[in-house]
Amino acid sequence: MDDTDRRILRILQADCSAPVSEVARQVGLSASPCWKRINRLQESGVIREQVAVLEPEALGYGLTVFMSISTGEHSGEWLRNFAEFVSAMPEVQEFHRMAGEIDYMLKVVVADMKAFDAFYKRLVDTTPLTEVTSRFSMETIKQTTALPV
Amino acid sequence: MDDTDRRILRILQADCSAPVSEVARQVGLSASPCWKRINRLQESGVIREQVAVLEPEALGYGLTVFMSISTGEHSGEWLRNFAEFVSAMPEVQEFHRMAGEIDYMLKVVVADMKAFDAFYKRLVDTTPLTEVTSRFSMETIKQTTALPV
DNA sequence: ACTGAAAACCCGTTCGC
DNA sequence: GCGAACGGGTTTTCAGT
Repeated sequence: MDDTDRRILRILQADCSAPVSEVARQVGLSASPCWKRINRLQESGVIREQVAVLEPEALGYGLTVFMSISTGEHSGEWLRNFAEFVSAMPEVQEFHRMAGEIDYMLKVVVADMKAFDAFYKRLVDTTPLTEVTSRFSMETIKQTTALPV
Repeated sequence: MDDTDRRILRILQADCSAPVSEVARQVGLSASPCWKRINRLQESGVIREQVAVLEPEALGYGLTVFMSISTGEHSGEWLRNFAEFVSAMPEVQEFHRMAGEIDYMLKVVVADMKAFDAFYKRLVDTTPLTEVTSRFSMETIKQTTALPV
């Protein structure tokens, strides 16, 4: 993992649809060694996946919500079930177990407030949660999956 | 935007490296009409971008932090400058303007607590913030960019 | 207008150097 | 890491529905 690899990653993080030859040109390599490097980065798991990022607005997903959740239960079995249940909800884009007072943090994307209400009910009806705080995004100023390599 | 388009989007959200012919096979189309649909979805902006998603751990980014920020200032000019300054920080993966008591929400990815401290200082030194709360992720249970199309 | 088959071209991949 | 060569995928065209 040298500097050339990092430059390749920087390019692919921004756009992975470019031909290998173009990536090679940008890092000052010919196509085949560049391809080998990309391949190695994939095999070794540094590149986790290549995905299409969609425009939420274009598909009617207008509301992003961050939810802070505290649970009463903390037994291993209960937490495993909770993790599985929440992970299976397609509206959940991020799901973190947190340090400190808040147990979990969710990022949820839904069509509108009505859809969020439905999601909220589905969540709280099936699981006894001590505290749930929902914070609503008015405007997404920045949104990226790129790491500062 | 019919059901076939949505099925195509579902596939590309999970993996955009698959050949068009393979996507076509999965939705029961031949390659060229499928390619045309994908092309249209790109042109119309439904597909925003195609990116490589990297593995943070593999690159030494071990700490994810959610920050809730309230600012004292609320003048248009100040907010524009603040938005630009924060957006330019590469550690910031998400940056939302929020409704309610909290003004902004950040998702920050850094190497470790020391790196976060440096980031924190850089943030608060350059901007007068009324309140900053940092919440630390212990475990990322789910992380996706996929929308429930 | 959209589909599917075929053809041309370009890219990804593998080789020897 | 380079350059050439092979195989396959992408992209376009065209006729048919």
